[in-house]
Amino acid sequence: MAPLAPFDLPAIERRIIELWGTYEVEYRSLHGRRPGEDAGGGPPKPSFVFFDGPPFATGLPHYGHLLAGTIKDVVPRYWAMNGYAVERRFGWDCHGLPIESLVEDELDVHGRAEIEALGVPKFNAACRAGVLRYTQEWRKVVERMGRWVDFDDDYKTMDPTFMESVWWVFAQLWEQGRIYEGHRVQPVSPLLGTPLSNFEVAQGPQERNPKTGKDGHKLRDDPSITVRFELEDEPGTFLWAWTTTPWTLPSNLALAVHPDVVYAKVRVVETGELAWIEPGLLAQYQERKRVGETQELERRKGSELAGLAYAPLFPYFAEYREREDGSRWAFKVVVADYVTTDTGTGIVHQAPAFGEDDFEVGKREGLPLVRPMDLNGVFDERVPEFAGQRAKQADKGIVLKLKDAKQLVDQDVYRHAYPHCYRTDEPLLYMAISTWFMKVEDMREQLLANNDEIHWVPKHVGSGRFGNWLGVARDWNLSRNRYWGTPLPIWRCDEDPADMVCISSIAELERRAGLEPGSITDLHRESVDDISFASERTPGGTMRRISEVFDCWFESGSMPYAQNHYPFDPSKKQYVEDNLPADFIAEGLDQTRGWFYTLHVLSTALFQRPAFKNVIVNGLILAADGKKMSKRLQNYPDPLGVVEAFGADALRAYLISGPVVRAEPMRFGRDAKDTKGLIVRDMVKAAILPLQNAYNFLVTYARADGWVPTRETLSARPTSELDLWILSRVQSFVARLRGEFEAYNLDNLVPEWLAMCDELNNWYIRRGRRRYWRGASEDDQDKREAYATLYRVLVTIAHCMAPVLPFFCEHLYQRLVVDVGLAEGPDGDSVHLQRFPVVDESLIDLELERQVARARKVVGLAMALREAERIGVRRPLPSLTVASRDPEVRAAVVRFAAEIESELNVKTIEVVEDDAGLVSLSAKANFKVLGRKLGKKMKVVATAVEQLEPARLREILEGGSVELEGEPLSAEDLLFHRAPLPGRVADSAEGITVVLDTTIDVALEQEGLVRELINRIQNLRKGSDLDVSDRIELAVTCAEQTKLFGALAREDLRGLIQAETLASVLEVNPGSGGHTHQGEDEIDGEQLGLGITVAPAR
RNA sequence: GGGCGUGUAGCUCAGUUGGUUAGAGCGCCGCCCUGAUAAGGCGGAGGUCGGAGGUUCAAAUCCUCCCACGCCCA
Repeated sequence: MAPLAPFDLPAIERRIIELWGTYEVEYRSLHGRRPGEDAGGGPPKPSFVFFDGPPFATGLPHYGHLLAGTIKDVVPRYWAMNGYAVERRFGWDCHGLPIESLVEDELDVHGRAEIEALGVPKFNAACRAGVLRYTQEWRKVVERMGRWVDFDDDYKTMDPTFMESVWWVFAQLWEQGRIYEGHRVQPVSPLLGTPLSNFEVAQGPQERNPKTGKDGHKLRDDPSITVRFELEDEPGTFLWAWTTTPWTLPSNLALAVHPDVVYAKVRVVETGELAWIEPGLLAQYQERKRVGETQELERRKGSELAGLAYAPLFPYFAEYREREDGSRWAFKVVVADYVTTDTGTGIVHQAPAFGEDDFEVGKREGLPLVRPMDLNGVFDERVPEFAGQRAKQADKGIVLKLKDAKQLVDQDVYRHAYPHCYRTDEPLLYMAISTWFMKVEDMREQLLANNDEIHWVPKHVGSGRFGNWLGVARDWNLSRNRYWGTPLPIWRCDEDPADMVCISSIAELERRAGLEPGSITDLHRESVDDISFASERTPGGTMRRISEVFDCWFESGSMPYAQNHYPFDPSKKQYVEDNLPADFIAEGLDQTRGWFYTLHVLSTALFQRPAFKNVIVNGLILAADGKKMSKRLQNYPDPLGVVEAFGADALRAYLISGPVVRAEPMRFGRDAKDTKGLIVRDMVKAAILPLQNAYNFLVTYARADGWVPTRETLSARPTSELDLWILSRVQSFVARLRGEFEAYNLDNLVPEWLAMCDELNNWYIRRGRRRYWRGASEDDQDKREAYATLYRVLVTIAHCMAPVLPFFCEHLYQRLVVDVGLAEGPDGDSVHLQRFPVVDESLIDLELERQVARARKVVGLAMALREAERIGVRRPLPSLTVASRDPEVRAAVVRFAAEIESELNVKTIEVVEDDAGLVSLSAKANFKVLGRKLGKKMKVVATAVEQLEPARLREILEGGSVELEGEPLSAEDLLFHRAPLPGRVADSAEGITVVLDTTIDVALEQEGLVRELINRIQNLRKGSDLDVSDRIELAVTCAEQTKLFGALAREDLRGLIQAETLASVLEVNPGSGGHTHQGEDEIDGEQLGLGITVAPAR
């Protein structure tokens, strides 16, 4: 086997990446052959279908991406190792606001007017040029993390093939009648003349609200006016309504009251005016001296006021007063639950085009949608008096006009948090904007039914957050008034807006527009906006494209089809249909209502199936201090820096080991101050070094011994119990890993491995150490089996941890298998082309595993006793007594007596059943057993139990019973506790009692001293850089009156020293020095001198 | 404001159908072991189980309310 090299994990990983590249391992994992090689005659691999959710490439990858990327790698690697072809194409989300915002900044053009002045072609060209700016960095990081994903055969949402499929998807929905034009109230930046997304609104100026102490939108002072509306059927009686947006009053169409709130009709004494208002709020007006004394005349609930007709404030939209059938239409009182009595009058002015609540009320009441201004907030000629004025500037004129007309009850200023434009800093206007919807509400049942087929990790996201969302799914607003995106393929007649066609392919557009086939090579706005054609339905009409583009979620949701240019590419058509739903996807919790939702909605609408079968939802990664990771705060380490310091394997293992793979947030760090990623170093120590150490151990001795593995090594059945045990343990480990992988529970993989590691290093190797070290000449069967077993264990581990630790496992596999010429078959050159180990049930012996666990328990207890007594393990003790009523425990101790004796350095072990005389016994009631039986009597019985005499307890323990408070009790109703008797070196736990005999005679003392001496000699050997197999000539110097000198007089102990330290010569007090390596040391305070010289090879 | 989560040792997290000594790892301190080890073992200190009520013989666990944090939606 190859000699040991210095251990540098990141360097190992870089070499493995090279190796994968040289051998084209990734390609072969997917295709089962090398590039350009004949596929061969065998059946193709079955597919395991993975969909990659596309990230925006406008930023650099952060830990959230690395986490998702790790999940997206671990799972596919597992299935690939089970013989599946796992296609992993990287996806890029190219469209949408992030890139448009960046480009707006770079070009310094903001808003509709400036962009259109620059020209959509130039703007989009800049977006196209800039959107993939970080792809190389992405690739570097993703590859360095060990994630296998195909960047060459990637998909981009801006590819014409992708966009054409999006058109097709949309056309299917159009055919189904799912697409309709509607309105939605959105915030608009008047100077930019464009609606803003929530994201942009949130970027607006923020300010701390002194009242609530919380950050929120910037505060502003708006006019707060109270206006009187005269009842038509009761002239002289008014409704007092409140608003902070006078500019919406010309568009007033209704007044809203809360159905359950009681309103009062009052007479203002001074003026004689009759008015309706909520009485509590009236009192506030009076407190502020805005309204004089009143007399209350009548009270009515809001629901009773509904339907009252009032005279319009302004004449502009009087035509909506009545419908054609003469029924009242607008300018009436309506009810609305959102009305509050916190401020104002309890009667709220309604302009359906200018508020979300107003819009909903208007929709319910069938009110017209009146929006007499453009997106810049400038009044049009439908409001002639204010035409050309901007909304907020018109406030003053409107208030003045109302004042002149004596329609103003009160004028005040209202300070509140209000969203402002992130760019121009001016207040946003909410207004109804035409948008395109997909009908989703009628699909709820089917969406829920399909969701039942999805395996969610964690479960609650599927049933809770996602399921609830599906249950109340709203129609999907899928158009955006933007530039860089897939254009909606709707062409509309300029003569008749109802005359529309939906284009489903490039070919269709070319045909309709009379263009040469193949002449359209791109589908962005600059390429298709100018294409027009004659209407088929409207004579003389011209069809022109509407201006909207798709919400980019629609594009990522179309990815199962669009990444394969479905249905246009005949070679992929069947493939796409066969591969829906995908077997597996994984993204962050924030995608629940994003990508998860859009995938689900579209596949349900198009194919009546879910889009994926299994999904792992990961949580958000926070910095070590619990805050969001922030470049400014520098509260997290650079990802590549961490990888180059500690290795990608360790980072991967760390990332998938916590609840973050079950959608819970994770703090990245060891503690709040760990901004260097030291936690990842901890993972190196916990998960990788032990494996490296085990490997080192094998190689060190195998090389010294000239042991070489053969093919038979991996299948021969050993005879030693220790070997049989570790083989069983490893198979159980494989079985558990498989269970976790198949349940998509990644968080248990590393903990299972750590437990396995402990058994391997701290019992199997520790206990077996001497088996390997018997001198190069000895070649007995047991030694060969020891090597073979350890080798086999390491090879199995290299296979089954490969999905999690792809680098180090590959490294081990190369060293253990490939380097020694044991790689088999065409796929023998990488562990990732190997099969994941199949559980070998014939090797599993659960009883043996339990027995070893019990033996280890006994050892642990006894070690603790030595610790408490301050007796080092090098000092032999005469005996250990183990007492237990559990026959299994006694059997285990007998079975492994030699191991336990050796581990604890005791000469004999005595096993007994009864621990009387060793420990004192006490008992408590077993609440779990008795609670159900006794109910309320539980407490008195429990007290009585604690007062039982130890003698009675022993009787019960031996099968007797007792009656307390009228209740018969036997051993299983009690929990026994054993405490060491004074003077006894004893301890008890879990029904096992161990007692150490610490009386030693001279012989034992001498043996202990010699073992101390051996330790000092070994330290000197190590300090002198001797090879483990070097033979030495040894001299020990010590005073003749010391105990050690006495010990050295014993022939047997001198033999022990020589055997343990490979000393061919042992001289005691030879006089002069003359050795090449010398040392001074002490044992029990007695000084001694050591000298060693490497003996000439024989 | 609504939905879904989370809150247990200094940190990261386990904690079975409710059952009486609430565990592990890391970190800290002490001791021990070691010719595989960038190691390992044993022990110790460290908990009002977010808070308040309630149900129950018995609550970290079930219920209600509140507080804090996260994500999403308003």
